[in-house]
Amino acid sequence: MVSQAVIDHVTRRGVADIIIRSEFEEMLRRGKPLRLKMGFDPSRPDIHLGHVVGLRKLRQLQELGHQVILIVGDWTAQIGDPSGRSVTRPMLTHEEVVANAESYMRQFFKVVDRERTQVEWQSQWFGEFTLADVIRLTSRFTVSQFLARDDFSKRFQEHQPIAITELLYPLLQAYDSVAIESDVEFGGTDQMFNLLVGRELQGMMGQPNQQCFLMPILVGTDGVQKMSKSLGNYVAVEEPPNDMYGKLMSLPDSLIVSYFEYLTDTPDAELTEMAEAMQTETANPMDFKKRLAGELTAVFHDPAAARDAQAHFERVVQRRSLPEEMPEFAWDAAGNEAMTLSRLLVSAGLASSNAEAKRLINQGAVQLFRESGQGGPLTGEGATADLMPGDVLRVGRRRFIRLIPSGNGGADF
RNA sequence: GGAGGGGUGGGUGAGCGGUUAAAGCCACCAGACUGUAAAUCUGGCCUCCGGAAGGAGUUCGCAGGUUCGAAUCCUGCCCCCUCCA
Repeated sequence: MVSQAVIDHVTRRGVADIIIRSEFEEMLRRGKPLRLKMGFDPSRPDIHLGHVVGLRKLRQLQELGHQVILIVGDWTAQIGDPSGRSVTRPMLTHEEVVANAESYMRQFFKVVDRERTQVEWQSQWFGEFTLADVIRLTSRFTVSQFLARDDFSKRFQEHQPIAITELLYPLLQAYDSVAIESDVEFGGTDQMFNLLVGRELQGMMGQPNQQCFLMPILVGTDGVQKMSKSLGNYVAVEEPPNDMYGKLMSLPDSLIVSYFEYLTDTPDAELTEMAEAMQTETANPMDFKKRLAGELTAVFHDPAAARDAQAHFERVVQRRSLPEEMPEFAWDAAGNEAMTLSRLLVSAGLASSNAEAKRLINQGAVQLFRESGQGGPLTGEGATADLMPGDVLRVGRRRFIRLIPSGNGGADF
């Protein structure tokens, strides 16, 4: 028998809504293993923290003995993005789909238990779908039903295009639920419509209706929009430790508690304390953020990496010292008289073009650090003449290179 | 089948013969401030040459044309959208 406390934790924290909540809770109480459906689009194989909110729920339910069915949407991936922006994305080859699926799963199983996961490819059932099947499927729904969906109705009213295939997308996704006989489907709140179509279709086809488990949308590091790769405000699961830690430190204070809530097991009571402490300014939000960044880095890497990332952050960002490790660039002043500073920056990858490099130089963004303690801003193109191996160049806040002997540059070698 | 609207720099979106490398906004980069928070201020934001002043080259769906001069006009082509049927 599952305790009410556990049920509450699973169904309340980090959950936007469950349709129908009472039924779902009853299923948990009964304890019979449930089939938890989670689909993914193999044209987007990257998992970021926004996705992790849901993956953690899957994990929690696995701990209670339930089974995850991961659906590789190799078929729906071909009909484009239902959000409409890029309908003409190129179809993926089978090889690409396979590669993306592998990459996705590598990330997926950082959170979800592989042992209690069954992977199904959509093509298993859609591969042999005939036109007759498609027509039978489409005949069950009406246009106005689909126009009820927020996204569609808005675009329809604004005379924005809606491709027919986009209408097909929810149907195919719904059929997935029938094919695997899911008990619960997981998705973000923006997926609600699709999940509900699945629920309905199951009923029409004589199956019990799946429950819809809706995850909240995680706000991205910009503090405004939902976390998404295309908006560049995301923290990827495979982010290197320093970047993961750093990105989390750049979160607006207002998101700290919700990140703890959605992405960690920090007890609710502590969350409340944290919120109060920040409210009353008895604690520095930065300390909570460090804890958050450290915990998450430890989860996706390991505790040692998290410690190192914190040390790196404190050193490079807070104290503005040099990082312990940085890319190296072979350099010798001798024989390189024609190498201006801007060219050097471009060759070393610190600037994307000569013009860009010059702008940076003019803006005082280029700093020299030297062992002896000398150094300072480099303001002229001719500065390269004085550079020597061992020198470190910094551009902006976080781009560094260390000069090393070029090995074959000196004539007196 | 018919009518109309449109394709401009990462995104929006002005421009509608010269003063336009192309307004404004967003995003982004750098500097100041700082807790790589928020807010704010400043500068920048096609490429190449130049220390700079400045110069050159490529850009406004594609290809031609008119013109001293075209993102802006003309012709053809490609693509997108809306409405009516």
